[in-house]
Amino acid sequence: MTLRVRFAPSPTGELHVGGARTALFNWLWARKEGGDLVLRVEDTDLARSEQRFVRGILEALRWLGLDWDELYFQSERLPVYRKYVERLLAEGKAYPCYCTPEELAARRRRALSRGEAPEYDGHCRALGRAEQERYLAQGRRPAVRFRVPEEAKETSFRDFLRGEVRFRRLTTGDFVIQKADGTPTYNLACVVDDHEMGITHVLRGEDHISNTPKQIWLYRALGWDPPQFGHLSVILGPDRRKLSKRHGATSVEALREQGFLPEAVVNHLALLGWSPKGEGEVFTPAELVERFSLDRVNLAPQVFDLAKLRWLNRQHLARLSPQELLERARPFLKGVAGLPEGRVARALALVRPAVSTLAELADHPDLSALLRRPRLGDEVVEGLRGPRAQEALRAVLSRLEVGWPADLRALVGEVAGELGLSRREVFHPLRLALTGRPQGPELAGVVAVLGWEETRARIRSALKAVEEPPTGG
RNA sequence: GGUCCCGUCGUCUAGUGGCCUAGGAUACCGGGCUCUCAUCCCGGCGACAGGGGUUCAAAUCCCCUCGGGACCA
Repeated sequence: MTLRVRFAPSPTGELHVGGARTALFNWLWARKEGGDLVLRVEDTDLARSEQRFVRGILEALRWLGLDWDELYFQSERLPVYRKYVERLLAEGKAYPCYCTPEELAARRRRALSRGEAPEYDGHCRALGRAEQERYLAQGRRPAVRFRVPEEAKETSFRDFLRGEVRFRRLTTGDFVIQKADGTPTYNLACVVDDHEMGITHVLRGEDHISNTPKQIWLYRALGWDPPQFGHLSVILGPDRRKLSKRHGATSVEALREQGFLPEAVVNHLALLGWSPKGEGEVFTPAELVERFSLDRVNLAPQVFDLAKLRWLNRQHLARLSPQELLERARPFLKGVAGLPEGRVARALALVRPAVSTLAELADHPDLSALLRRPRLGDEVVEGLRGPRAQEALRAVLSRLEVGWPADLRALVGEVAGELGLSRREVFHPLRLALTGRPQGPELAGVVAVLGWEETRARIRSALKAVEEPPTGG
């Protein structure tokens, strides 16, 4: 039997890193084993689901490179769930419940105050026809509850990641499988779909462990064999609390906007709760697929570590050719229209070691200094005012007029020797003249990006600025 | 409150009874390279939650405690 796994997000928000990690592990597993990945959008909760989140989640998965083999929307399958609820009703394995949310809440509070478990008390478990008629006449619309069998007091299953998980009792009593508005609850829809879609292994987050026994009893009531279950840990914020908006960039979309590469995000997520067998930590998605195996999954909850992601992003950034780097950076670049692409690409590659993300690259002052002739600030002009600095610039310029230097370092060395200056005393004013900044990429690279014309033009223009009287004192 | 899961450097992890004076990565600190910043290279700091067992031998197996988390409400 081929492996069939699924990822089942609810479109109630953006795809966050925890969900993305679950999706990734399912994807890695399916691709590794040559199985199928089913994407199922769990959008039956009409009140909380939004179309823009559906689009956002699909887009985020695509951006990460996590492709799927089949796509379903639960909102399009409502009649299917209805059919099975009817069946359970007909077989007496479920019953209508007319209790209102207010009544339930009140009884729950009472149970708690008596120190009892706040389970459903079975109020509607054995309603006669007359009572039902009376409730209906009052205008009540029933929900449907699953009649939890007596033997369900104890449930256990073999989690393929954790081993035997045993529940001493179900803590909810008869649970709702269809809400009063006729839509199925999570547990019912999930069981029906996993069965109908032929899912062999359910690999999901730890937050679903306590749903599993309920689902197992639903499988049994419907006469189906449950799939295998495996539960991953959850991902926590730096304060060791469940990751949420408070922790900043927690959605894939936000990471993308911050200029992280999808392959770096995938790499980092893969390393969160899984470790490769041999050496190394920097892997492409294809390499991850090749190495992935479930027996190296770690079950302790993980803290999402932005610093490590930043480092991984640098590593993946460093592997890009200048042309690829340009393509990736393009959405972040501002004001580069009309500039020769080759030059932009080389400038990006030159500034790359200074940044961790594409956004930082696009915003880096060294980059704009390369792409547009900088306006020299007073401080810079002041720095060039010393006679030795101007002397050095003139000497460099005159050598440049002769021809394009094969080796800038050698040229600077000659100038320094001639004028009795240190190499630094020549490089520094040259850097100020060329970029308007006291630090930045190595100058040979800067000159290579600027080209002969522009290099000389910038030196001339700097000398001119220094010769003019200081502005405004 | 009930049920369940999980505890190795700050963080991600290796480790499946002897190879562990616990290895790697990141972060941080220091040094080197160098025209500067960054990259890069080298070094340093830093952990088996605690207590009992089992065993010749425990991070590893068992029990208890503590801690963290999740779910149900």
